Amino acid sequence: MIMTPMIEAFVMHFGEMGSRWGFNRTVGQMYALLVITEDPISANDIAEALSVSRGNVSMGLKELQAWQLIQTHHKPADRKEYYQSNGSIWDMANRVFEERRKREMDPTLSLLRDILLDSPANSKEEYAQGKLQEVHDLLEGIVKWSSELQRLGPEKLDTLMRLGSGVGKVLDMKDKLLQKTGPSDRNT
Amino acid sequence: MIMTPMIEAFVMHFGEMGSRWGFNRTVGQMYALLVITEDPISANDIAEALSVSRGNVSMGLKELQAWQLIQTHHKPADRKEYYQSNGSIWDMANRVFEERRKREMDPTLSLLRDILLDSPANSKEEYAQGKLQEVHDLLEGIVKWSSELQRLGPEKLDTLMRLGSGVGKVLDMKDKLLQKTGPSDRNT
DNA sequence: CTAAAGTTTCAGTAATTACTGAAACTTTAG
DNA sequence: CTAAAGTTTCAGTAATTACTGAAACTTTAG
Repeated sequence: MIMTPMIEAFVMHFGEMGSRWGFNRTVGQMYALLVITEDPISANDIAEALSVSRGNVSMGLKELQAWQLIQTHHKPADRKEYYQSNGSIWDMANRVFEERRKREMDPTLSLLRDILLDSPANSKEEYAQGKLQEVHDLLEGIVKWSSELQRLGPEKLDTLMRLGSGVGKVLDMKDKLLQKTGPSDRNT
Repeated sequence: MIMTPMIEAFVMHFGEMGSRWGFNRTVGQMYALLVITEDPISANDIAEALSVSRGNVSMGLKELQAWQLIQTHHKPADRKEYYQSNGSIWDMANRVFEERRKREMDPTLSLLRDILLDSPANSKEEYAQGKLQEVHDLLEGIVKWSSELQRLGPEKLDTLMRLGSGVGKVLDMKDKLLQKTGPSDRNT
């Protein structure tokens, strides 16, 4: 399989970026190719298009499957496996965010919780724990909030994004309205 | 300078995580140490605490300065430079997000814009451009929105996060209220 | 201006990560 | 059951990234 220059430009770029997004160059290229190609393609097609070894493709596909970013397809009367990118772009973004959360925040959160259980041995540790608490609260906030956003679903997220600079105003509005009902769950 | 076991645990962990957050192990450790330590410390203190070469520390400090995450301090009658972490945890998070946006999204956005200017040569490219447009719009949305969030400032962000699952409800509320005033900037 | 006290740079090397391609394995048509 | 067509694994190697430490540089007290 041969890529047109346009497609190649995108695929190659996505490879470079991929390494910043948590997967390696080849995996990034593979995923770009699968997103951009309408029909399912075989592992051999991928290896050929990207000039990469068959084994490497196999490992990359495994990783993309772990991220749930691709689907397999079987053509009738054909023993080969064909692959296709999975779900909408929104789904993809969600998967990537979720995966990164797991890798980048969850382990730190759990370590911070452990450390915060110990009582500080001296004043330095006391200061340190104060900072750790801040970091912990921030991370927890981000994690909770992003899972919240995911639960909203694409349509509402879209509204929220469109809102743009209006977010502040809406928040003010909400404050005024809620004064009558009373706040729900403020902590200290 | 010697670290207590508690501090060491955090510093080492942050080093491991650092590599997932866009800087290398040593830089992560250095930053953790600076955050967790109240008083400004010298480059030598850092090298000693982390058992790392002086040169490596120098490079790491340079990087942290580029990220604007640390400040230098000068003690009177002392020629040495002392370093301290800069700003609140919120500031730090903002810096990290911003830096990542620059590295991870901006280049892709500009490439996508370029590609989308070309007209598709065949039906495959047409399909591809459709997908590229989707990716572009998504990235643009995220970028715009995150800069919006940054502009809100910590207090409102805090409100927004506390809102948690309430976000959906507030959005509904807003829709109802705005029906009278009319929508502001819908596209299409 | 000198030299002591400090910082930065960078060539060489160590450590880590990614990739190849052959061998082992799996699946299925016949 | 056999062998052809395919996939996966993994030891060895290539490529990349991070680190050391000595040499070059900079700053300032005296």
